[in-house]
Amino acid sequence: MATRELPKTYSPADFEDRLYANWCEKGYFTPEYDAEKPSFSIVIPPPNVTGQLHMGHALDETLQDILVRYRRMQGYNTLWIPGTDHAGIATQIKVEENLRKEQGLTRHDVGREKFLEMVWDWKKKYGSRIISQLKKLGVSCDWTREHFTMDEGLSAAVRRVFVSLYDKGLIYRGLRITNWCPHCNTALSDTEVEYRDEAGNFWHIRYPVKGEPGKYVIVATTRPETLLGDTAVAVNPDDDRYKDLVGKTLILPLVGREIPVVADEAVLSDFGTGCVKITPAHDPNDFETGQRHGLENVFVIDGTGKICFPGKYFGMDRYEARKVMVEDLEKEGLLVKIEPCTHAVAHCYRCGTVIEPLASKQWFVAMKTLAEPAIKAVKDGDIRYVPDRFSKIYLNWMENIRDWCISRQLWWGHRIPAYYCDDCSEITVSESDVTVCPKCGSRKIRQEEDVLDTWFSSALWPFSTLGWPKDTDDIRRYYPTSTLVTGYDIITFWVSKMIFMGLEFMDEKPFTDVFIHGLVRDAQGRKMSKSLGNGIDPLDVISQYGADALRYTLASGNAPGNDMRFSTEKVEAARNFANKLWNASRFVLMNLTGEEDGDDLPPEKDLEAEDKWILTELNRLIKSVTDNLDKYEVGVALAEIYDFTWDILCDWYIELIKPRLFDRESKSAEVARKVIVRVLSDTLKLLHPYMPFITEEIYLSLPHDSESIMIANYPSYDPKMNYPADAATMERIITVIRAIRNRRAEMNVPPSKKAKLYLVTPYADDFQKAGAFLSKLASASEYEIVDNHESDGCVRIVTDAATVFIPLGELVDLEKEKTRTEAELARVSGEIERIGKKLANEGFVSKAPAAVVDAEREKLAKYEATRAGLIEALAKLNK
RNA sequence: GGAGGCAUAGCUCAGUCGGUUAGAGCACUUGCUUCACAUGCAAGGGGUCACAGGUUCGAGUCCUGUUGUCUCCACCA
Repeated sequence: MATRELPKTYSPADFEDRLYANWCEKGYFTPEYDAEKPSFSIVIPPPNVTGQLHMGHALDETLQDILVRYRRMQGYNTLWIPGTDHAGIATQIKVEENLRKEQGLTRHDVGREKFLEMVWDWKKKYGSRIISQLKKLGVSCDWTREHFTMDEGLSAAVRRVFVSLYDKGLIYRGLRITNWCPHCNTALSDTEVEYRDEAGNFWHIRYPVKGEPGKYVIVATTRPETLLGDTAVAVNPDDDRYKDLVGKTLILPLVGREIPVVADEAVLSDFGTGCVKITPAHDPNDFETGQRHGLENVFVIDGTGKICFPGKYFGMDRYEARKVMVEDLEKEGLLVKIEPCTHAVAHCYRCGTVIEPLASKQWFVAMKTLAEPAIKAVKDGDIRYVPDRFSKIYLNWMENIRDWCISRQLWWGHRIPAYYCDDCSEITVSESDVTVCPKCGSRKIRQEEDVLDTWFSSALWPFSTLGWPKDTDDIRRYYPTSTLVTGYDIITFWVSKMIFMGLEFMDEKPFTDVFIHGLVRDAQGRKMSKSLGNGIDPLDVISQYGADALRYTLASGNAPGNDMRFSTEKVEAARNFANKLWNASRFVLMNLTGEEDGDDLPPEKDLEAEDKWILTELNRLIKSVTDNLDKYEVGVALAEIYDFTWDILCDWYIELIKPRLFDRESKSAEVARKVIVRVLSDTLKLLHPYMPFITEEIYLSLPHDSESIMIANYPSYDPKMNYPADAATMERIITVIRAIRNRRAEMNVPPSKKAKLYLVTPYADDFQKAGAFLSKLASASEYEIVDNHESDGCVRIVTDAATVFIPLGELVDLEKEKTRTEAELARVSGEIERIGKKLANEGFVSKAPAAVVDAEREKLAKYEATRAGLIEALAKLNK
């Protein structure tokens, strides 16, 4: 087959885009379904439609692409569904900010319909950006099946699910305290809130007791502005200090409202003053206390964070009001003291604004019944977390789950399909639009203004992208999906929701394995963030070092689930590896004649020992890489490919066969060419899932059978391709070469100074043909196997397989030789003693696996052979 | 308050079922214009595997405790 020359320097920018375009054009990413074959499917965690690719995406997509390319080469029906998420809050905020900046308008100024048009325009403008960025990474997603969470089909799925859950009584509307973001102007779910410890104060405030002048109750609060909404003060029923107060009436400071003192178990006597002001409308605990005691909800802070309680403070920002009210309390002598404290403050995960707990009417998913099968699936091992420890995080969350607030006071998203009748107040929930009230026939119907939490639609992603609620081939072929790949930070947001939605609507888990990875941090271990400005743009890395180097960096040097630090040093190391592979391939190509075939091997009888050795090593590598990839040990598998490529293939095998190759016309050269083409070809295939571009570029240059490496067959372990005897021979030769190099370096003998070698060895057959190796790799001018040799004027190098004599005349320092030999003898004797003890231990010999015991015996034999050589050497030196 | 991770070479990290003399990359030292590659080749130095116990024939690996560190969940005004 024809071969093609590779350019002299590895320059990924010259071919990555071209190869990717070709793969797309050929349709390799779209599976051709074959019912005989197993399926492997993945849905991408959809990035925000208007987002930009960051390192977290790059890691996530790289891991998925490794799995997908691996399975595709193994012949699975492999489907990777890509797509994007509408990201309600994030996207709406961006468009609103843009609107404010460019036109000085708010969304309310332009109105819902117009605003939504603007968001869709924004989506059209930026929605393709993240997709094209993904493509730069080389991901092999099936772009013909790309989805968006607000596509028609996915929206239909959302409506179907909402209506179904509502009909089952699992979705309800109710007045609850919700996390309200005054900046985003919407409710948030519990998972969308981040707590941070902040310095604050406890304000101790006196509440006068009605009708008992001079008598007060002192409450401590971190949020004095909520005082306006207090409708009671609570104490613990068992608190003797306040027993006689219960049932009495207090006068609310600054307001003058009369509020009762109630007894409630939830109050801790030993915290604060033991008296708690109850603000049911603005605190989750107070809300519940309020319900228990039938207290009124007095709303004093509105959705923008301003005081909405009539009077002096009306219209003030909550923090301004706090300041003024504290001053006023002080003036009235009602402020007892200000005690500094740190407390956890809730912030919006999108904009960072301090959350205002607010009682409001929201839609909820009742979680208890949905959570049960979702817990069982993981407990039973039906769904498996990799690494397993993340199942604990999941279960802990699932088992303590609270109802999920799914309504958002946004415009961008799936509008809740609930309709209110203005005449009879009936609420109708329906998949199709409602224009007439089914109860009273009125046409005064309004659809719910709120939209659904973004995670509501992404929870359906594993089946909505396969066509559900329609009955499709894709669902039958690819559901449940095989593996979900995502970061641990998103387990509660997304993974858990997909699990219960999948079980509820498909009667089947959405995926079998959840492969969890960690965060990509900067070189100092800090989280990459926009505000810190320490983020590294994956696209910059790609343009400088190539996508393959980036992918290598992200896939290596890190165990599953652990965070990793990203540094350009690592990318450079990866690029150097690519460069090494590139140049090794160039060397191979320079030697080919056009007769070779990357998938074939010469007849076994023609193979030399080194050929059999590398084939044995290759075979071992194939098995190990396959085993590790099956276990999601992508980093371990990659390290093994790296070691094989650099050490075994480049540093040893290529060097070993150079003498053969340079005699181009020989039969031996022909065999070497055939072997190395096969070994290189298989190595490229093993590496392809990690580094798709360079492997394809080289593969296409080599003689190859498949029109692309990405659809070539993945190498598989071949039990016949094991030659332990030849492998042992080569190990002996390599050990001797290393020992000679070592000694020469120690003695500062330059490689240019060649010297004759005399070998005394019981493995004469092994070393008979090693002359070429020794002259090339151990600076031998001549070489002779002898029965014994006079050591005068020689250095003597002892290994377990041979003793080598090098006549280096005046360079030999007898004293140094003696010292060195004695040291080595001591070391070897120590090892012999250690192993001897081990083997003399009855417990070890009887209980350890036979293979382990045998290995120890073998080691002992080698050490003993070495010791014999050293003792002889010492005897000569002492003569 | 509850749960979990991490602690191994100067740095960043691997170390799979408990079984080689504990490894890699980077950094460091020495030598090398060896005809694929200086983004390279060869050789080398560098470890109390946080600490203390325990289990075992055998522990970096399993168990208990301690210390340090990071994270998640919950949250009491």
